[in-house]
Amino acid sequence: MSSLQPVRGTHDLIGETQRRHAHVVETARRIAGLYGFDEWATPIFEDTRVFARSLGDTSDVVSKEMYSFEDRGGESLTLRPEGTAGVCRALVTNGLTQSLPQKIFYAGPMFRYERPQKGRYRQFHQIGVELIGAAEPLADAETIAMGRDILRALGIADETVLELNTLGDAESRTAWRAALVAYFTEVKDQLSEDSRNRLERNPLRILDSKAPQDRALVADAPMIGAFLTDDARAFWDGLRSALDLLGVPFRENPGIVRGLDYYGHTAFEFVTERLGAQGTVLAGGRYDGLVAEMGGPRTPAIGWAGGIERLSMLLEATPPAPRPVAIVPMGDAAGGVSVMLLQALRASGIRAEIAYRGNAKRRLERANRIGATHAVLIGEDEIARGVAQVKALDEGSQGEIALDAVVAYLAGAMRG
RNA sequence: GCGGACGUAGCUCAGCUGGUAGAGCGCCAGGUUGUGGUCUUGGAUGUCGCGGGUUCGAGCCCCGUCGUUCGCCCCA
Repeated sequence: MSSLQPVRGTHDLIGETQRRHAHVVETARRIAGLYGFDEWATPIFEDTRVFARSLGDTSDVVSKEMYSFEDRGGESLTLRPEGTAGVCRALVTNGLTQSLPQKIFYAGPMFRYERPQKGRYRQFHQIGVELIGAAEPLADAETIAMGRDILRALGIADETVLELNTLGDAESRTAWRAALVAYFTEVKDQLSEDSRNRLERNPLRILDSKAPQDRALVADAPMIGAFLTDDARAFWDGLRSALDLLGVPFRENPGIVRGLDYYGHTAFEFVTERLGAQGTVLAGGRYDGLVAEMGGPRTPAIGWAGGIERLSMLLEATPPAPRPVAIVPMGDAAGGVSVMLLQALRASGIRAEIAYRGNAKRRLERANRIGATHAVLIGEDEIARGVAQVKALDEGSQGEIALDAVVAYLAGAMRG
């Protein structure tokens, strides 16, 4: 490899790709605002311990899938693989555990050292929200409803299904997990090789195994419902009725699980069939134990994150590029007037460009290529008479406008 | 980390059983020395991903490598 290429799993956001990307972020930011969420921007890298703590002892992920490095002071730093840990750290270090609840929206790049796949990159981008400091199921329901509203505003709500599950509280989960391990151990020799490994490391993951021979066994496996404590059941009931009130349809899926201990109660994913094996588009859950892991008090919290690349791919249409007005000076004498008009247009909020060189033909070609709505042609003759030729490029019609009326005329034309 | 497919012009792709590389689009210039988008005439463009091997000769065959892609593992 002699020529310079982007690093594996990274990509440039240019043109239509960037407009789709920006549309997702802007839409999410706007809807999050309606729910009272404020945007936070936390660092793109953190002390490695911030993420290591959020991952508990799943040491594979820590060592193999994070972009970690030592800085010159010998400190281990890591490019953030997700947003929640950094937000929780920021909550604690800024003393905001004293002013709860906090409702946070964020958007930005994340980094995971993985094999790239469709919509899954080493540097990718997420939008996400965290509602920290509310233990009521209404908080979960609102957070989920906000996700649904964003998908709806993006025009992709119909392509996705909300799958919902409860993981119960710690007591429920411990009992359930023990029952699962007992069940799968009994049928161990019928499990796929992968799932036999999962039985040791992360038995809940067997529930979302893709192997056909596992699917049959999973169907008869013990489900969390039978192990819920009264409190956990009340929470689960409260969540579902709040979602009904908010008008958010869902499908219960007992296979939705989370591997880490600080997760409890709500777990959900908005999934689509349009992206192959990478069908989860926005996912989250309740993580009442994480803030404490960051050194704060035990604090209830719920949140989700969504991959911008995947959301972008689902967008029906690319948002249109903005259309400027093009100034076309003809001859040297027109230069000064043209530049002054150019700035006057910008000052009144109109996107305006000038071609730097070429004759009228070249500059009009350029105006056409950048999608200009109008070309303003100014030559010696026009200057002498105090006018400009204003050409509507879609229609091809052209008219003479007094120089000092051009800005007002175009402002009116832009409004339609 | 594992398996399959793919890599030829800026883009999308063609290229026969191995015989000195093509199309469309785009780009540039002319038809119009003050008028784009349509039309028309002409033009340029490639280390055939990279490295090695087989061969008189490799875009084509073999090996390696990098990248892309689909799936597995993982999914905070």
